Amino acid sequence: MSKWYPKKGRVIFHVDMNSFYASVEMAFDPSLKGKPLAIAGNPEERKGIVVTSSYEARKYGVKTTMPLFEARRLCPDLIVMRPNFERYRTASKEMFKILAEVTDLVQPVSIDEGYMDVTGCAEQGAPPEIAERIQKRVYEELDLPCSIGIAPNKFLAKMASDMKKPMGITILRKRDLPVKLWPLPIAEMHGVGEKTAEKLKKLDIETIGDLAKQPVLDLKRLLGINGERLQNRANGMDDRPVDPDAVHEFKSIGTSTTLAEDTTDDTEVRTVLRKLANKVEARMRSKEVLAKHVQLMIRYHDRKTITRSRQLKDYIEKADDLFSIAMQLFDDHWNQVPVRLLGITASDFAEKSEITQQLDLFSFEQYAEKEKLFEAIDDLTEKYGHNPFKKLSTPKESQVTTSFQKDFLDDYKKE
DNA sequence: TCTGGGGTCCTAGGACCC
DNA sequence: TCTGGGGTCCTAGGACCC
Repeated sequence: MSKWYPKKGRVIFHVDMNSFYASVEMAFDPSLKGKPLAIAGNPEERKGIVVTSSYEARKYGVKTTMPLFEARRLCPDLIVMRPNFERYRTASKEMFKILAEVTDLVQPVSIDEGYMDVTGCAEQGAPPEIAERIQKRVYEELDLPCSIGIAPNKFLAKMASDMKKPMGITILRKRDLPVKLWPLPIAEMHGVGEKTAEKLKKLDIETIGDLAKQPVLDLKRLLGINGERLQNRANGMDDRPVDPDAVHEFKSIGTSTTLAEDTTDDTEVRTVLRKLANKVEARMRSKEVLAKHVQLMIRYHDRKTITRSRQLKDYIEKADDLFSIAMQLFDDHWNQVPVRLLGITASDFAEKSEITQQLDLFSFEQYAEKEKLFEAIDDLTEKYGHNPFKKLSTPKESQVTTSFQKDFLDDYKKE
């Protein structure tokens, strides 16, 4: 056994595709290679922001999430393409196929990156050799560059894959932390965003090393439980497992859209919410789930965003139901200010098969209860010579609510 | 004529129950 | 007459990531 596989401890890879969308387009059309390229949503409309840019474009300062007009200003020769998601999905699948040939312990985290636990892969060679083989295959077979981080846990592997791009392979051992990790600015730490970086600055924390050394109580006071967790990570501690099933355990399905123009028009809002509801229904159906929670998102003219949601009594699956709940939330909460974006998100799922079973059982019980109800009415009619519940003696489906049944039957039993 | 869309996780307050 | 504290559910918002 190689020294690379200690009895204790794991060997984790983080595989990160380099400027993925742009690279896929270049593989698809090699004449794009070497040119400044940006992938952007709807170049004509205002939602035009840069999603991914090639390394050539980055040289000009073009960055992800940058508005398109700004990117064009920085780089007049920028080639702008709309995303071809189908293409990216196909490339992604091929890439993960290559990873799966090394081990089953692959956890995709997004379309272009994933973790692998290669602790048990000793017979395939030392980790750097395995990483090289993966990188080479992805490059030669798919014409796509990737970077790989090798470390004893997910956090360090993630930080490592970021250290050398494109086409880098970086090993980050615990003993390398003081030299390789701690000098990095705190904002570069995975899990630290703009807000957290600002807060940490107040404690004079500028680097990951500063965070590693700070008294943990200060961090807890400042960031809650996350403070302690971030410090552990900075010290190279992270015991999250690589979970191949995580990808199937989704918790919400949502869709949203920025309108072509801000609107106060009720009909427009109805139309948009209708479309969003249809989309969510379609995705719920393809995953065969029903939802018990619906959330509406409204972004106003000034970009202030609110969410309003409702927990439901019953599971729903139909676009009609999603739509009417969203519409109701909108009517209840809209403050008349022009709307920029609308979104609908469904959550609290149950598998359709399970719910259908429960519904079957429920209707069976309801049916049995109804039979009892009719019998009870017959008995009482005989006893009193007339039907004391005349108005209810021909119950329609809707009248035979469970609560009414229960009350009535309880009363009847008392007699 | 700035700033998308898909998610996850955490926090905090109020209601309600025991 | 005054009043504790834990647990859970629900809603809303915020931070972060790709």
